[in-house]
Amino acid sequence: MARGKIQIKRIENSTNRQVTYSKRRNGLFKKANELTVLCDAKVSIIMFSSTGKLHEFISPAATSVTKGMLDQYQRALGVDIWTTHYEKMQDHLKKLKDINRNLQKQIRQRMGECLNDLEFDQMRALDDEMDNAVRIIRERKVNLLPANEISF
Amino acid sequence: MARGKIQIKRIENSTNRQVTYSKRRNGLFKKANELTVLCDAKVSIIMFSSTGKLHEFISPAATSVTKGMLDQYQRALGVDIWTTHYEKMQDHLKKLKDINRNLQKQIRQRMGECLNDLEFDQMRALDDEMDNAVRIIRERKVNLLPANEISF
DNA sequence: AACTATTTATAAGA
DNA sequence: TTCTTATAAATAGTT
Repeated sequence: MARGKIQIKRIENSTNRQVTYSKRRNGLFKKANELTVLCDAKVSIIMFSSTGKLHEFISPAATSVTKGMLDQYQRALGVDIWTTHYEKMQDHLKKLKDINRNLQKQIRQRMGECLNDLEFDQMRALDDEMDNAVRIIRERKVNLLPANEISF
Repeated sequence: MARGKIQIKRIENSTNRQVTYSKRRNGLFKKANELTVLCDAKVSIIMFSSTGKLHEFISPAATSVTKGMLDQYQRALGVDIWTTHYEKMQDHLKKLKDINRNLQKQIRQRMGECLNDLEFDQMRALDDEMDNAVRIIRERKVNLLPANEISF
């Protein structure tokens, strides 16, 4: 755009490409900043050079940083993947933890621990259940005995 | 930048602001596209007008769409929030589910079910454990009895 | 990193 | 919104 028109196509010379990248990146960011200020807009630019280097522009006027802009982006797309998914997973995790806690407690009670917060009726029910279970287990155990062994 | 220099400050007239936003947005995207082609770079621009409308530019050269660029962005920042977090949560969920399954099985065994895959030794250990637990529970139950009641 | 001839972007007006 | 155009700004090639 100066000292001669150029074709918009990949610059083959690597050094020239880098230089142009740097110059035009500055130009782009300057324009983005002006747009931000003039039009009260939020602009986020994320770019990678051909060598994989990251450069970004986040409009100062934006009330939040990139994360916020990405959230807004996702909301605008109606695909608030992160929040929805995240919240669902957290819910799921919480429920599983609660269930686990409860199961652990049940097991401890069946091992004769943590009996303090059981009412008498619950205790009796547990006793009956365990009695019954012990009978079943003993029976099965006997059935499992090798025929040539006697064990008690 | 033409027909008179302007100050880079918020355009108060709302119509003018919109018009300038639209014009400069086009300019910005054109520059972004040129940069993409000339320098073999990946560029992603996400912007919101003052009225909250979304506009975006994704470089055609980018091998992937925005999600991919955001991933690359996050990797470049060393804060691959989404992937890391997501994978960790999935791991966590899986572990909790496994634990859950196991706990459920233990309880069922302590209730006299699902005894088929227990070896004899395990069965005997379970029997002993349960016997012991039943004794403890029975003891506690008796202690819980109201003094003026007789119960068996 | 600076310079500058040119090209490009764009403000204001239509 | 789109076109026009005088002018400001960006920048390609050079130093």
